[in-house]
Amino acid sequence: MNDPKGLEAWAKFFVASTRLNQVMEEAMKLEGLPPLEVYDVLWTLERAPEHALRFTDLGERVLLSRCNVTRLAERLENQGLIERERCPNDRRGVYAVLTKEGLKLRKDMWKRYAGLIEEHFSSHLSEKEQTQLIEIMAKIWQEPVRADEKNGCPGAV
Amino acid sequence: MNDPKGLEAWAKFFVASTRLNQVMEEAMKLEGLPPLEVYDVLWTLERAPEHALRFTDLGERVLLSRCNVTRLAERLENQGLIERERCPNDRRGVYAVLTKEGLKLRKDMWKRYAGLIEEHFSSHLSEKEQTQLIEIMAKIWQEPVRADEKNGCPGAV
DNA sequence: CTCGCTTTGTTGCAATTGCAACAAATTTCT
DNA sequence: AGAAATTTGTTGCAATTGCAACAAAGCGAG
Repeated sequence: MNDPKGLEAWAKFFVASTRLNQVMEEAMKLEGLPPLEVYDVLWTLERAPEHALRFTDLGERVLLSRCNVTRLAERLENQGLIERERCPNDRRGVYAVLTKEGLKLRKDMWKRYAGLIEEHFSSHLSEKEQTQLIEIMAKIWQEPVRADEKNGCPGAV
Repeated sequence: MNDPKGLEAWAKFFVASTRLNQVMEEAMKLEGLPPLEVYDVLWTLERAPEHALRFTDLGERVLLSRCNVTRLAERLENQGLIERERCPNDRRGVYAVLTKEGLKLRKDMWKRYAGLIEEHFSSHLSEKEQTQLIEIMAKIWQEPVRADEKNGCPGAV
């Protein structure tokens, strides 16, 4: 407690992350692309086995729009980006499945998103700084490891 | 472009900042404290000269809840946290002024908020890492300097 | 001075969110 | 097996947000 440097670090971290998100969100909208929240869902599904996840799992893994998965899914379904599929084992369960259109949209969004990341983020940092940042982030947050989940570059939300 | 380490850094940065905010937001709510969005506004006003800002300026400086300042102010006014005051020079303008209650709430929130920052953030980082993070954040985002704005530790969101 | 142009804040409306209640299906415990 | 507890997704409702239209007040050029 009473740790000026730690608090300053938090403040800068908080401001930078918030502002950068705002900048990117705005840029995406400006080009008629959906909000990053949509990207988040599509990319989460894409990494899952069979491109499918139970609603509950989707809700846990997604970063933005945590609650009310039902309605979020409903909207994405109306846009043809995902489909619902009843769960064979568990008659309560519903799968959200990525469609071809959803996959395509994710890739299209990534074209622009990657550029924004480069422009507003990566290009300002040396490789050493990028490494430092990765290490620091690992210390303040470890996302749970999920055996079934692919991860990789293209669409690192 | 095609910069795997830069993209990984962004992904980790994005995830960590989002999750940490969720954790803190949840913890604040659990203790019956208002959302950080309220803290943001109160602290922004507190740093301003006379603890007052035009609605437009408030909208620009605040991090969260960027738009619809009118209604945000309306809610805070109902809770007695701020007051409105007509602008003497410009008859269109309205000032949002921090009240005693607003000031007190900001301080009360800070008591808990500071603890959360320590617990979930600072305590995981060495002083050297904190310095590195501050430097890195400065490279990816510089908040505009405003001559009239105080800044300092206690309530560094 | 006065006609357009900009800035500032308000308002209505539709979309989205947060919350809590709910029903159906499954699991646990005895 | 059967009752109780838990999990899962849906739904209704109130609060909040995002967007765009709007009116009032200031500003600037002729």
